[in-house]
Amino acid sequence: MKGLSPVQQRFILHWGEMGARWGINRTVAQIHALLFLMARPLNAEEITEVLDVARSNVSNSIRELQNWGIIRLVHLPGDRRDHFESLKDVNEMFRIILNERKRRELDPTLRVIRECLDQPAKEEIDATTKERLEAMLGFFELAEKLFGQLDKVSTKNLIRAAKMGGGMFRVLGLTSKE
Amino acid sequence: MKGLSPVQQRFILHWGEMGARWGINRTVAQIHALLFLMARPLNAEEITEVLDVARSNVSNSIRELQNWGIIRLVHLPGDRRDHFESLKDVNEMFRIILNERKRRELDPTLRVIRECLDQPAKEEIDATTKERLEAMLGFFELAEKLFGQLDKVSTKNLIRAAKMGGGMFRVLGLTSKE
DNA sequence: CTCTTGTTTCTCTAAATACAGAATTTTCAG
DNA sequence: CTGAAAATTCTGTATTTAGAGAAACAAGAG
Repeated sequence: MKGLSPVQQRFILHWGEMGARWGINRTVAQIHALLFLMARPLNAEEITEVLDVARSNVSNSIRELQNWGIIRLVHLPGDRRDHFESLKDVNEMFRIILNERKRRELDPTLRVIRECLDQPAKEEIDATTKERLEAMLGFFELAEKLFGQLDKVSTKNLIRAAKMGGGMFRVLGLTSKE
Repeated sequence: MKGLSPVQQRFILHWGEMGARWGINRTVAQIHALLFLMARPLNAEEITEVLDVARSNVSNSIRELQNWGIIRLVHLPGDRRDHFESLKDVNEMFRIILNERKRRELDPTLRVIRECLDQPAKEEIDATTKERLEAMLGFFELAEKLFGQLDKVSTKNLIRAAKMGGGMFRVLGLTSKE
């Protein structure tokens, strides 16, 4: 990891590990971490050198990150090469990630469960199965709704809500676990 | 998948797929789905037959699910074998999963970032890096806080909050994205 | 038009992970 | 205690995924 301080290395390595647990390729996560820390956009060649991975690997990983929408292609004046920079606003970044995960995980599951329950009556559906699937559906619909609401709230207000220190729900009389 | 209806198969297969995206082994996820749908606890042998995987595989997967805390070992009267059942309450189940993920992913990251920022002054830390890491820390601390608050709210009240239909935040004057 | 520089795609290898089956250990009935 | 049933652990194989390097392709500059 040529040219990186120990702290930078530490963070990039950890981000790579975390990525793995999220079903995100290690190199992809590392590149993201690198771009996040850098003060200026890097080109693919630079990334290759710093992380010491193959050029092709960088190419594919970058495409993946662009699909997620959390890095951006920029052109520097007088330089023909593509340069890349990460979104800087962390809150915005995770907002995107969360929405993307919703789209890739929650939505398809909702669809499958609904289809399972919509079975044409001829295909007898076992009572227990039906009951369980309905409970599951209920949960996913709740999650979807909360997700949607959360996404409408600005970061600023989210912080305010958090600062209410457990109070947000209390104010609404919604706090105690029953 | 001997003895399962098409609907049951469909759900189990899908759950297996989803698991993969969450960094959870396919068999593990399938066993969980199976136990979730079943009206009674199954023993390892039965699981082996239904899902058609090796006995050892079932053994390991079950341990994993127990670590997550979402399946339970039960003994049936007059049967020496271990039987397993899934938690039935979906909300409770995801509460556990979420907490577990927090413990495994959020907490370690918080620790790493803090350690990165706590660097003894001798190890000069680059200004941009510092700034970015601080932003990241801020976000994770916010997430931690919101998580904690969410966990204190009962499912019942969560549903009520969702039913306020985007109203929860509005009531608090927190809605508009600015 | 063509040469250079940059980028992507393809193919092959290496590494990690999942899994089957055998071997071992544990548990309990008698 | 002993033997049979059950469960776990171990070991080797297969599948999957990551990634390197070569080759093909694209886009200007001159």
